[in-house]
Amino acid sequence: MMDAYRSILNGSPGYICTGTFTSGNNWKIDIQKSNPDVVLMDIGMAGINGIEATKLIKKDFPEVRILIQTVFEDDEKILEAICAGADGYILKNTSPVKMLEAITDVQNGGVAFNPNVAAKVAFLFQQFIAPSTIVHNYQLTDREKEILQLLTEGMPVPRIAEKIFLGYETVRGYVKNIYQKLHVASATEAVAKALKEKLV
Amino acid sequence: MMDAYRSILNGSPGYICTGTFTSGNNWKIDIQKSNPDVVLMDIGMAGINGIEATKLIKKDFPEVRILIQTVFEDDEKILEAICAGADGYILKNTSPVKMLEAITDVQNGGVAFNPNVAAKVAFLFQQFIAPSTIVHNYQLTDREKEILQLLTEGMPVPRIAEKIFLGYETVRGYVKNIYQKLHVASATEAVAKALKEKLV
DNA sequence: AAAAAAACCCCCCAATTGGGGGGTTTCTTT
DNA sequence: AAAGAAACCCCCCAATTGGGGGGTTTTTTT
Repeated sequence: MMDAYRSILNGSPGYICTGTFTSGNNWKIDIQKSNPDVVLMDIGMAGINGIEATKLIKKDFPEVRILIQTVFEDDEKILEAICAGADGYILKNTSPVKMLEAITDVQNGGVAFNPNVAAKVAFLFQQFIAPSTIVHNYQLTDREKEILQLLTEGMPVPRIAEKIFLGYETVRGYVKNIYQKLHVASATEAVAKALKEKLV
Repeated sequence: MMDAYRSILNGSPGYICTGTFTSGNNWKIDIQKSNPDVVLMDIGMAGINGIEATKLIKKDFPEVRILIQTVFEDDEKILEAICAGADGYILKNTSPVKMLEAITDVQNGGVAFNPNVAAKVAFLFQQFIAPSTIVHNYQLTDREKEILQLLTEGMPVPRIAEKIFLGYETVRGYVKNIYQKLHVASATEAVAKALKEKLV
């Protein structure tokens, strides 16, 4: 398997395979000795797994680009890989041509997603971000936004009043206005709405 | 510009340009008449902009795949485009070959990100998702989680008690436990923590 | 110059919250 | 069988909250 990749790479002008390793256990020495531009990482590698290895390598050698290679299109793993700092995510059945393309892309500072993986990423993105981009305009004034912000930190009204040098009743007044504008009836509701809709 | 694309497409076996339009104002009629598999959308289109048009088309014709084309690699726009349901995001200077590839990818159900755009997406993903994957284990029991969930909906304790058929004092007891476990001192703080750390 | 909006302050009252204490009973784990 | 955890209930009290009302002054908009 690895020999196949080695042959493809060494047989392609501009590409050289600087090393192949069967486990991530000696990742530090392996990276130092082979000094790669791009690492082709098997996610299900023996010993330290691909995600863990990616995190470790990215921490000590941030300039090394890492292309994760997997048989799965598992949501969880994709998410983890991206958060670990992987620069690409390709499937094992990817053609050699596409693989070389991906390697070039990541070396040029890009991120290479297989189209199916990209679809998952886009979907996850929508799941996480979409609810927050509902741009409601509740017409909060600057003061109201400021106080809503403090409310989301869990600060009670008397503390807020102290903090921003306003009277207790004044702050209460603003809080009431916020509730009206947000169509809520309590601080917890206001905080929930503010956070869910990224108002603060 | 459009004629160039039309020529490229019609000159490539397997691709046909079914129509070109200079604005998004008649999108509904345009889509119905040209009946495309894939729409190549200019983000800065006259009239209704590309993002808006994408939302509208995706709503009425969810099977139509949309490839956004832009000169910018603007974070905001990428985010908006993905949330609008775009199936790809390529730059205008993309080579014809790559463009045709992207079209094929999206038609096959994939999502096509230009490597540089993908890098932005990955970065945004880390920004948004990473903080939420800090897996704190506050050891909340099922009941406590249930009540925390209701708190995040802004429900006051008496309502919660009614809803889950428990005594008022019982629910208050759970709420106090939650505060201790979460190291907070109020409902708003608990709700903020729960939402920020995706505990619910 | 007038009108509208925002910033600021005050009072009242009932309901709710937060913190502290005290319990019993029923599961689960050892 | 005993310990521990979880589920359930109760009381007290001060502080805070939510809803309602009332205002003045400054800033912004028309």
